[in-house]
Amino acid sequence: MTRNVRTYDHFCVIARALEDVGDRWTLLVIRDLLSGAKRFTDLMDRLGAITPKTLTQRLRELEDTGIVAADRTPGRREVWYRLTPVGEDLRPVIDALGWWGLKHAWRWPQENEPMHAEHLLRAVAQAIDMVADAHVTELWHFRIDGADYVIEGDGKHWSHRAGTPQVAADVTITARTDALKRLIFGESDLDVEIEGASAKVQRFRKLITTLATVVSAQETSSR
Amino acid sequence: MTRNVRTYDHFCVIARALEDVGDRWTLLVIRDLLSGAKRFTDLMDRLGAITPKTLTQRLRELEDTGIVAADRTPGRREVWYRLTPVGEDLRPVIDALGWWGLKHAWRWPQENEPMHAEHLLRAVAQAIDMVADAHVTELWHFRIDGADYVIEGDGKHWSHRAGTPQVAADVTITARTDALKRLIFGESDLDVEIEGASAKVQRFRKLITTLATVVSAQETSSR
DNA sequence: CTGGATCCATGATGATACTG
DNA sequence: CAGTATCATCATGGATCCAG
Repeated sequence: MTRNVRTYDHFCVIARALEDVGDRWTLLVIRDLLSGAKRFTDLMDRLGAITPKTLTQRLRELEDTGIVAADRTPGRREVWYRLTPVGEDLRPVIDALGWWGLKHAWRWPQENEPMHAEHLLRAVAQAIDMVADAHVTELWHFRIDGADYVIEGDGKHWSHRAGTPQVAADVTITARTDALKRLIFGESDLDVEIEGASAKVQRFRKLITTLATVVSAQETSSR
Repeated sequence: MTRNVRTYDHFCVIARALEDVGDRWTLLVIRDLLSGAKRFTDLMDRLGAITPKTLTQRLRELEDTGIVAADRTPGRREVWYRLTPVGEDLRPVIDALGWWGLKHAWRWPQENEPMHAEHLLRAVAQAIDMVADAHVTELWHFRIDGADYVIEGDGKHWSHRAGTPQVAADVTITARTDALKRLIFGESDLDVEIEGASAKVQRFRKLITTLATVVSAQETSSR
């Protein structure tokens, strides 16, 4: 196993941090683990063009630095990768990158660009949080292609995660990724099942297109 | 000029952001520009092991994405690189990395590891800000090897920047980098000139070793 | 001196295929 | 499911050189 040992050799906190998480793909692995533990193939799915060799290398490095832990159940082949508390502490970094990315680096999807529901929902949560005059407590349960996700506003911030809700959801949305995409982009609500009390559903419908709104507003002004 | 055009092709705000700033060295260039505009050679000094080719390439990319602007005064060869407002918006990303780096990725300097006063002062400001029960308004003026820096607490946060203070400093410190290092590490105050009102100097002396304290506390517990 | 450019070496990553 | 293996390519490192 060739291990990436490139350093910066600066006596600097930023450089030290980037030696641990600054390699190509590394922060994207952390992004995907922040929403919940994943298996090797789950990560491959979400990371798209990464090669298994590179993913293996990144996971080993992250284990070495104590950012990721691998849960290997004896007798089973399945390995679940999860963030340690040290890794969880990278959430502010990812959030800051997401804020900047949404504000300055957004582009509408290219033709045939792979799109994962989890990343789409992250962008939605980030957009709502960014504009948020939406200081409400609300929990949305998404069931997309058989996987469960939650977007949640706690009255101060909006966040997302993978998995089923711990408490009853205000709104439950069932759809396939492409139908969800059309809903979020404000194109149509075909093939999207939305369940919940009428007022809650109404607020959901209002907020779910925040991402499209934010992006449209920027497209007119930025590069 | 070979331009790095690697993308991730995810429909994801984090991936979009990292396509702009995720390349090796890029965030370190931004780190150094966040404390003030710099010339090519100023950046070379601070970045240490970067090659001029790579720095040129990074600066061009950052200009392309609108993160950096190059001020070329007609008739003069000097080029000053500075962050645009888009680039300034990356401050939360650098701050988050610094926070994590100080908390989890710190190491004492290696033998002969290059050390730049600007990075050392960043770490000091970050450390004071992190532990800060120090909610005071205070301005320290550092004169290190002929260059000026400011560390400032505004009552809520502590930050640093290059340049001279706009208002009168509470404490003025004059030293060479290695003497400053020894002061910060709590080893000695030899060859460090500290001027200011007695109470202010006392507080300075108390706070300046925060970095050493924070680090020592972690060394005993972490990797 | 500043602000690079050029050349070559090497190592990290990408592409594709295969395996316990 | 969780990787390995092999080969190709491209980004980066290291050194040197140069023009205004």
